Amino acid sequence: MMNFEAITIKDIATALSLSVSTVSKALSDSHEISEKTKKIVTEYAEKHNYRPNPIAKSLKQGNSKSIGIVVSTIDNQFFSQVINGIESVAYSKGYNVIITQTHESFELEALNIKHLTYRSVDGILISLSTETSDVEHLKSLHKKGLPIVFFDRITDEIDTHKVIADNFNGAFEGTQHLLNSGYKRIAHITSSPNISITRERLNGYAKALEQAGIEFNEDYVKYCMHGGRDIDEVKNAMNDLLAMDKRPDAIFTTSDRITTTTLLLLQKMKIRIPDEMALLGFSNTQLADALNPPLSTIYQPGFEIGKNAIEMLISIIESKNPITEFETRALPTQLFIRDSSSPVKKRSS
Amino acid sequence: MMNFEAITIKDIATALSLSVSTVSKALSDSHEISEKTKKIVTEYAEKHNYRPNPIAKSLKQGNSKSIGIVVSTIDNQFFSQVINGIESVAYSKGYNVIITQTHESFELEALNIKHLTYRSVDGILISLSTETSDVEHLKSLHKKGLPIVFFDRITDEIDTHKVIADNFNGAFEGTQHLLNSGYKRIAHITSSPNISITRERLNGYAKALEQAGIEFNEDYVKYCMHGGRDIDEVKNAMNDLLAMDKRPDAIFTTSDRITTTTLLLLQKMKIRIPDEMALLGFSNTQLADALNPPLSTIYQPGFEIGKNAIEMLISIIESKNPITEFETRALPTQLFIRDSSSPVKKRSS
DNA sequence: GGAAGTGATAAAAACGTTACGCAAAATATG
DNA sequence: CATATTTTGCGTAACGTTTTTATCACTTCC
Repeated sequence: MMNFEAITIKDIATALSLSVSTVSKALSDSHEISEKTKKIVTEYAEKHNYRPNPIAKSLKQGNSKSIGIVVSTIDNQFFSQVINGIESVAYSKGYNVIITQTHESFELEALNIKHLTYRSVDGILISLSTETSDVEHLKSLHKKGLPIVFFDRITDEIDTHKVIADNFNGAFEGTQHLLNSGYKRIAHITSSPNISITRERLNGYAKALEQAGIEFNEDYVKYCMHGGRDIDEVKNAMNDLLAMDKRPDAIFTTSDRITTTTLLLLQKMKIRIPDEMALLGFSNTQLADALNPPLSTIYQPGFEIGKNAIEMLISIIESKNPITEFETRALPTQLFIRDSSSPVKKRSS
Repeated sequence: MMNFEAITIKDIATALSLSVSTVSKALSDSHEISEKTKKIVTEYAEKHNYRPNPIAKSLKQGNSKSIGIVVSTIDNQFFSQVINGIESVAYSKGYNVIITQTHESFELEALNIKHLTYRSVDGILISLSTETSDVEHLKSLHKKGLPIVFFDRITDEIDTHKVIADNFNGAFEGTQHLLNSGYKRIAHITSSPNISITRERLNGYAKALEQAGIEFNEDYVKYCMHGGRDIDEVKNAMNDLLAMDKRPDAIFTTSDRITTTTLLLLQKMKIRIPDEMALLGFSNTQLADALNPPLSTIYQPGFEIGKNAIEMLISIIESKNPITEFETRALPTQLFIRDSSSPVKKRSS
């Protein structure tokens, strides 16, 4: 049932009364085989549409030509763009990808990684789940020689290639934009403090405040432990903020889900954007322009992140000698200013 | 480098001074092996965390425990939900999935399918590209015994299991809703006539008009040959409609991309929705409520479609005797009425 | 007490490749 | 012309499984 054209090297060998080894070498264009024989073999192979069985090849060569991807969920503009970038490269280099989802669960993440190694992938591309603070499960695999490249949500504890958006700068510029637009009390609804992007973005946010001479107020920062997976996380954050004495006049959000959920909640509460509350957030949605109001966003180059990550991973996999110099690439974000962060109008505050 | 725990049956055999065959049989709980030996073997295997090498197994058994998915693009709410559904089942049944994208190109579709067979997938789940009118490439594979299940965009020419949303009814109800809301001249911007969903939805649309005693007007139907992949497709359709003598007062769109692009264009042209033009379309976006105005949508059960499709595919793959009775499941859509199709106000028309 | 049966294990072949080590033929060298 | 060298091809083992067939030591039976 396997391959549906199912002609093997053996078939070619018997048909041409050659040995399997000769055919194999002829097909791989070995110098040990005469041009004449090579021609006969390749022509026959061509004619009968011979395809080497990738599974036999894998078994023999000890690689699977497949790589594992671990993301929180595929149902997310950012991650699907990343995967798009990964596939664009992987496919052309003869790798296929196995996608797994953590749904922001540490347990699922560990399980997925285990499954991927059972599947004997040649390497792993991973963006950690919000629940993950301990990376022992990855560390031990990495030590045993499994190539790993981190993207988006990375860890300091494992020394390998990493690709991220320039979260610090993205957050910095975004916050600065809000400040320049006249907002004074900027809240920050963000993801779990476990993950790197949360820290990086928080730092960018804090830096912008500092530079503007505004004191950082911990009460203005709200964490969603599952990155907004559950709507109540965002709701609670919002309610806390709205109940404050000095209610914020702008919210800066991280992650697609948190950003859009915040928008939905503000609308539902009939809080006018941006008059009562400005909104700016990380998001890769193509619908930003069509939202009410058009949403100011910080866009991450998802496709490029994926492309870089897979290229780095393949370079590790295919490198002859072990790599010792590792790189962390930070790709620039883009700030799209739309109506949800329009300059503050003169009004009694 | 393969598996990183890399203990094989052979290792167990030598360690316990048994033969490989005995170990293999003991692990598969064969009656030929004594309980005592079985226990020794399984305990040793457990302790040393033995995992059978899936590649060797595949080679021997002639299956790959992987299935191929072909969709137009992963970067689309509907398809990512479908894939989510597929993965949820596939993973638990020991299959992994290889995702490929056609980007609405016939050529890429054929290429992807070829690659998937080279990868010797055990079966294929496919939603045809908008360019595809000829399915010979699939037909021949299917004849040779490759299990295929179609979803979303299906074909009559191949007799196998299929899963779709109930497009006819979805379109029928949607159009009926527009009619009930007082709209008289309902245009329809849809995808390529090549694909099944276009016909099914057109029929639903036409039926609703007929039932309301409104004549079907071919000029009100505009096709986007690549399902709105290129923004100009939609723009041209819109311009044609707006230039008509009897300009439509509502647009009914198919597919996520066409729906959202239409919304964006209407906004850009400052055409008030729904006052000047109502809008209702197929879309799985979670942001419908947050759009301007909140967008009336017909939602397809993407996750369920994926789940059904993979279940059917696995049933074909694992069935002992060839299947002759095939089924086409149509899963109900859901109509979400929001502001973009509010009832017509009394006004001079 | 030898044939036949049974239970437990081992050996060998196979899946489709690749690669190492040889052997035979062709060619070069002195 | 004998010997070395290269060219070209073949045989075989190996990757880690599963499966078919063989082996061996006991029982059991008439």
